[in-house]
Amino acid sequence: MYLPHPQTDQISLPNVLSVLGDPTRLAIVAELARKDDGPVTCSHFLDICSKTNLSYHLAKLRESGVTHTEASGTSRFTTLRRADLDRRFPGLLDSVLAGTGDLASPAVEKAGNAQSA
Amino acid sequence: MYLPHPQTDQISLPNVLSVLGDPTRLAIVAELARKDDGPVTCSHFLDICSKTNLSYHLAKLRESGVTHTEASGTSRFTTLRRADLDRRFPGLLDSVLAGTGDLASPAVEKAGNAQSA
DNA sequence: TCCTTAGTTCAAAATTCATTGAACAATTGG
DNA sequence: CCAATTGTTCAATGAATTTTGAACTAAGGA
Repeated sequence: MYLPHPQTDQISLPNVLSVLGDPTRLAIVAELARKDDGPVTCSHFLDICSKTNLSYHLAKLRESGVTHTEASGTSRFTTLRRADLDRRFPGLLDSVLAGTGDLASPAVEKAGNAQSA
Repeated sequence: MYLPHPQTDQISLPNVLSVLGDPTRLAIVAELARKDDGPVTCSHFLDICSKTNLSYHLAKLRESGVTHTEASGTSRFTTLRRADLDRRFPGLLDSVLAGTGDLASPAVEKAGNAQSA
């Protein structure tokens, strides 16, 4: 019933960065922020990726300390751990979220990183 | 002679995040910051990883827009693109660098991400 | 010129990560 | 109770990433 989450002080920077470095997860986090940091059910994100894949990405976000997820009935409610992240890495989340504004869709982002050598 | 670098406005957020999400590269960037943003030669980082592997990571950093590298003689001088990053993603670099303070060594960081489910 | 220094490139191996479909579990409404 | 809804887990696959060693280039000093 209760899902494991890292405590605030054991949230790891490289971990958070690489978790947020995935375009699908970044889109999830941006949407969460747009929804006032949640809570939001998993199915809310179904336009971003498949159900099974969503499970995977939401687990990554939770395990890295970026989100909090809590089960209730057949649903799971996810929130952004904004206060915890701000305490652990002041300014990080804000600057990341600001950067998601001019972001193309995750699909485009995934394709469009050709660097000419 | 001249190495390719992305222009400031085409630096991609997910790209920067995943590039910085690697502990070895984060250590390189932290060291660069400690050295006043450089310039610093490649060999300066040889205590962090092998020469050949360093080539790989420095290329990633350069291609993502995090660093600038310029050849001179048999050496290459690398600097942090702090001003460009600040313009593109205000506050991001500062908060990341602040977070590297309490960072364990890259090796430890690589090993120590066991999440109990 | 020869040797050393600085760093790269290439191909292979090892690892990790993301995505999928099938099967499953649990809760809830009718 | 039955069926639908919500979401998970598992195993497989494919794709990217990281790491390594060997061979290489280019510049500079003796």
